[in-house]
Amino acid sequence: MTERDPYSWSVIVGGYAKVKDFSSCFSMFRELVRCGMPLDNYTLPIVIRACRDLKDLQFGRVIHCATSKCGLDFDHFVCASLVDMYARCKVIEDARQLFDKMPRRDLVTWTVMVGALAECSSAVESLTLFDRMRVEGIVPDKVALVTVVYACAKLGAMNKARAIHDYINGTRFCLDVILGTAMIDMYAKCGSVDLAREIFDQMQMKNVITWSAMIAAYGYHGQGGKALKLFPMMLSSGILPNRITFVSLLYACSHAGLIEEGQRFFASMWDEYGVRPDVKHYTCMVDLLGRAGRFDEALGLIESMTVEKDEGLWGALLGACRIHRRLDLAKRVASSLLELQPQNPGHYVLLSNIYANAGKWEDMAKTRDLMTKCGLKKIPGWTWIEVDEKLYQFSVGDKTHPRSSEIYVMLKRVDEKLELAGYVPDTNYVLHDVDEEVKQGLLYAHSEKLAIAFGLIVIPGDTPIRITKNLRVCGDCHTFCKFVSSIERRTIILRDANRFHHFKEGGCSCRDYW
DNA sequence: CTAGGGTTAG
Repeated sequence: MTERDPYSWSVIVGGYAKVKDFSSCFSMFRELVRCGMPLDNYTLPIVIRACRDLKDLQFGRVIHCATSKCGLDFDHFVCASLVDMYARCKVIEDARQLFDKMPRRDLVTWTVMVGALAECSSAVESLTLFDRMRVEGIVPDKVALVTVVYACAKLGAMNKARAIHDYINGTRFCLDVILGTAMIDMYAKCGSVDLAREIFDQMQMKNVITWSAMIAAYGYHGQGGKALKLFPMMLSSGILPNRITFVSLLYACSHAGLIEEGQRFFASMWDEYGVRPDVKHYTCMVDLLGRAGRFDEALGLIESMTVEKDEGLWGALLGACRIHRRLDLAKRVASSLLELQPQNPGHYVLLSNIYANAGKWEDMAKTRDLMTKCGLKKIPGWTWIEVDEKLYQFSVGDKTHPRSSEIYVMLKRVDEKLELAGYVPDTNYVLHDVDEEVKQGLLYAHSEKLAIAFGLIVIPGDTPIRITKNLRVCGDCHTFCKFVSSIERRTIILRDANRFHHFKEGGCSCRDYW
């Protein structure tokens, strides 16, 4: 062929993109430009999607500029693919700007934007956009529903989740394997592993992702036994486990203290199922052994590893040092950890807490100084609570809520009752260098406590109080929740950055093993 | 002739 028309070009460029040979795709595109071919709205989305897949923001922007020059930037397909590209490259503002300027938005573009918001910035905005889409008369299809289900999972908002579920039931879409799996994940991450299981049981078709999602759900809800029970069921239904299935199983074992079981899975994953352990599996094992205080075995395992060690692995060991107050080891582990990832404030906070727990105030101060020197700040803690499908967000000492004064009155009342019952605030968890009285004040108004106080006011007694936190729950708030669950006779379901805590009758589902 | 979807560690 000597003369190529725009369609032939797009077929060639697209062909390379389809088989993920992006360098050939890009060089064909460059040749097209060199030949003086006009840019068209068939080829451009293909190349823009290639930038998306490679997360090549730089070239993506170059193409965006080029499309503006030839007046194609408002073409529907070009624009939609640019929004998607910006979203995947995590420049959500650029994606949103473009989206807002689009003269015509169809279902696919809405879906891209809803998904992008859920992933990058706020899941709240994502759900708001989904509502707006429906107001504008766009009817969601299955893919759009999966996306909004994913946003609900991210957000952990149970009432929203139920509303979406009702909506899906109303549409009479069948629960296909992807939608069903997304809904399992949604209910589990909204705090109800039982509702997740109901969906699971309803599904006709299940694949390895479905089974893994269910196993993982039991794991992070602290129900290791149920997670393990699913494994033989999965095998007998003819599904083979993959890497993620084993991460989920091992994680479930470590969070339920099932040490022998975990060791057996770890040994069998390669021998019996041909799944080679990677660093994440080792991390689960270090976590499992470390939590049990079996440091020699954990260190031996790390030494025997042939795969590359990462910050998660050292982080798991450091976490174990905190539980068992292994100060000596913590120092060594932290230096490996901070060498690998000096920019993560969480590591400094953890180390500082370890020192604080041991009363090593000087070391604690040094850690904090080091953190400041690196230009890092502790990530502020936030807690969300959902009331009637509306989300309320609290930060420490927050007074922005319209019913703030009521909330503080409730908190004071509860605190007095708790102290009578023997609750002592543990100020070790306050990182700030302030005196004891101020520390107590800060601790007193931790975001999760404010959210719980609000929940006690507005949520009926027979309904669990569900809250979500962006960080790990602090030890004092964990104790506080246990006391509230017995004294106020309330179930509290707390989702923190790592797992769920179900507080009931003075105890927690994590068995204080977090 | 074009597009958007689900699971995992600390």
